[in-house]
Amino acid sequence: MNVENMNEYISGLLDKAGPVDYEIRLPDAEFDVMDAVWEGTPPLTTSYLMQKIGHKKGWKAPTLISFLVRLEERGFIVSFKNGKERYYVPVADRDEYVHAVTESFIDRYHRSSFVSVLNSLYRDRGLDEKDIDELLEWLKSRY
Amino acid sequence: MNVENMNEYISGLLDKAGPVDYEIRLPDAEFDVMDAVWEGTPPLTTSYLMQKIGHKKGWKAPTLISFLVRLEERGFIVSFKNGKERYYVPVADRDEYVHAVTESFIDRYHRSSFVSVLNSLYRDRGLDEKDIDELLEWLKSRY
DNA sequence: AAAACTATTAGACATATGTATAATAGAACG
DNA sequence: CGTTCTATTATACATATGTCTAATAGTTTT
Repeated sequence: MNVENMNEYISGLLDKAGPVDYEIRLPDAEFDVMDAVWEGTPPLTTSYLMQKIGHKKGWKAPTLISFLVRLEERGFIVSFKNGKERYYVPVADRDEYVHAVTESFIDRYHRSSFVSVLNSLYRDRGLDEKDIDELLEWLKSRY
Repeated sequence: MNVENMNEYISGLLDKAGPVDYEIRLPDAEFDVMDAVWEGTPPLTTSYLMQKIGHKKGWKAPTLISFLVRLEERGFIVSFKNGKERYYVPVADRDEYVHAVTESFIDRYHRSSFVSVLNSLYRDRGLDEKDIDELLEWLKSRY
């Protein structure tokens, strides 16, 4: 399979992939894998992902692969095999996933109040100069 | 056991209780129970908690009690029995717990960037008038 | 004090999550 | 082409989480 074919093949896979359910909450380990998938340039091999996080986490290859299998079952990635290696491609969008997770987090722990998040963060760590400047910038840029 | 004794007894229990480990992440169901515990006026009975969330969740009493047992094992509450009923008292502090959870959430999903949270929330739901006003108020009140 | 009525405890069980070992299959090399 | 290497698959297993049934122990009522 050459590059041309591969890109075409991947497009086909992505077309066939169903819609992602962004309400699904990934377990910590799976999110870490997914995040590595999002960071790389697809398609990604298992060995690449072992470099990216597997080793850091002290995982054996089958451990990583388990998570990838589960991510595919959940519809967050698709994969295909070429020779003896398997390649992975993200289907889910990071921003959209993080958005969904953030909403439900604030819902649960801050009763949907944004200012409650601020207060919670402010408690003891506080926001520093930089945070405040960014915040003001952000506000100014849209209001 | 009369009220006097009970209050004294509770103080004793709280004194004996070890320090809470705020790094512990409660499973969803346990957090919901804990939140109900935080909302009430201690000590709380199982039946009160059944009213507060058990029924809403469709739990049988033993289900609720399981969660309470686990919360006690984790050191988030203490309990004692009076007659046939058991009473629960929170040991963990809600603000402190929510603070810890919020920090680790932002760490994991927003790489510790506060503005990333803003952007994520802003994405499609956006902050409404009220949010912005609160935000400005909040800022004004401390900077 | 026996019956009836709660409320709790013990224990069980399914599913989820984190992780690995053993078996297998594809590629490479002498 | 058989041996060796490497990557994958199948499977297993411990612990965590959500939930319940059956057994038991206090209370109240008759």
